[in-house]
Amino acid sequence: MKKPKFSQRQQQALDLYVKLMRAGNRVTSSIHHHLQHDNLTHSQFAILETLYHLGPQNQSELSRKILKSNANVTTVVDSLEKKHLVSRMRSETDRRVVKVHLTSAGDEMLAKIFPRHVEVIEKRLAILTDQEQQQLAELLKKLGKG
Amino acid sequence: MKKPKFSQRQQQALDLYVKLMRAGNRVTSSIHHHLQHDNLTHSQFAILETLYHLGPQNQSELSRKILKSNANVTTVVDSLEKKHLVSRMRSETDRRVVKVHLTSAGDEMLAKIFPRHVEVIEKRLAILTDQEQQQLAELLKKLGKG
DNA sequence: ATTAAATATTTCGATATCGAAAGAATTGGA
DNA sequence: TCCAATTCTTTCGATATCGAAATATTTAAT
Repeated sequence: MKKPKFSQRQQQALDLYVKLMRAGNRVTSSIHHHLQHDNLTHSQFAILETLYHLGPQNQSELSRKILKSNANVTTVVDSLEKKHLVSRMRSETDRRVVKVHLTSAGDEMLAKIFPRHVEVIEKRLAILTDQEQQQLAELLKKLGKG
Repeated sequence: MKKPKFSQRQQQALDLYVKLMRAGNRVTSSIHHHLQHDNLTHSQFAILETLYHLGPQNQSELSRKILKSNANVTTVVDSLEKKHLVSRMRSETDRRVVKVHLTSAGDEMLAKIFPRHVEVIEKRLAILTDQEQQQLAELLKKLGKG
């Protein structure tokens, strides 16, 4: 039975950290459910969504946008390619670069799924009032920097 | 170029979701750094920490506490066992149950690492004032339910 | 007591995820 | 022009992570 003595401030930080992770987890798992319906993982969806809203992208750009390593993007794009939801094209102007495109099947899939995605998130976050959401957004924005 | 029309409220929920994930990611990666120092992953640390503070636990209890599947806990405990940081013991009273204990090496490791862990978190969250932290905790607590 | 349902763990097969190293192409100096 | 540093992607070897199925054991209900 250890009783490490931490300051009040440290204890508060620890608790806050746990709450942050827990809240993220909960929201994520609501989303997980609806994605599973279409046999998509989070990362697969994140890439499809980026392409859907921003058009064809390099893999490095995708990596930056979805906050995952380049190596990981390679893997996930592989799996999306196997499902014929995206295709790769080597850039003509810079032959190191691989541009990833949505196929028409990928585009249709996103068109179908995205509205539901938004709904799920909105419903899940509706636990908070409008004002609370704005407050939370402020705080998270600040915390997300640094 | 798609321009899906979402309500103001939906747009706000989407943005908030992104901020939540991003903040979690950032804090997590600070922690990742310090754990890497001792060749521990997050899940490995989470299990060690639980045992350190709460004493020997069933794997299912660990699963509930660290918010991961039973299958995953089996894997992570395997890896901790290989490092001789924990040991398994079949319960005498209920032979389905496997109790996981810290070894003395595991205990020493935690005693060394945990204070640093707290410091890292405290420093990272110090971006927010005391009052902001309390506010954030309230909001996340509410969001984490439901 | 016997069987059915519930619980704890492991195994299996996918996919995710990382860091490091390797390979290919481009760019910026000297 | 040529080489060194940089950039983009892939490969490799670990570990994480899940859901579903399989095992073993316990509990509950008849």
